[in-house]
Amino acid sequence: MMGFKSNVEKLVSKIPYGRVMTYGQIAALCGSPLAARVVGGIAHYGNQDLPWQRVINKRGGLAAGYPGGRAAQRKYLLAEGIEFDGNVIKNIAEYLWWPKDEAIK
DNA sequence: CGAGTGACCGCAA
DNA sequence: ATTGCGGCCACTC
Repeated sequence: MMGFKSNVEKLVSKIPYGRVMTYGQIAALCGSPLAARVVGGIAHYGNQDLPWQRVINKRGGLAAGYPGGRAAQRKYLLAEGIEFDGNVIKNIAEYLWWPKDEAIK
């Protein structure tokens, strides 16, 4: 069964160390550009073993409902070498990851 | 099974 | 700059 959820989880599992992706970007790659919100839902209800700390919102901000709060998520990303300006990633374009076509399938 | 909700995004006042 | 609302899919109650 390959639903939207399966696509999202597969994609998130492939985000490399030290890189990030946005909810909207993930949704678009999975075939529903308007379903960024759904990605958040999957993050909440789905497989918790995935690197959800590398999934952020488009402004470079952190996820509101991350377990332990924004501070916890920021700590993980800092540990991966990502720099912050408060709760916002400094230069998002520098860390944003775009998967190759093979990774999407 | 129907209705409500959500770790978002983009546009309109 | 801030507020409100529609849109998508999966999950809960």
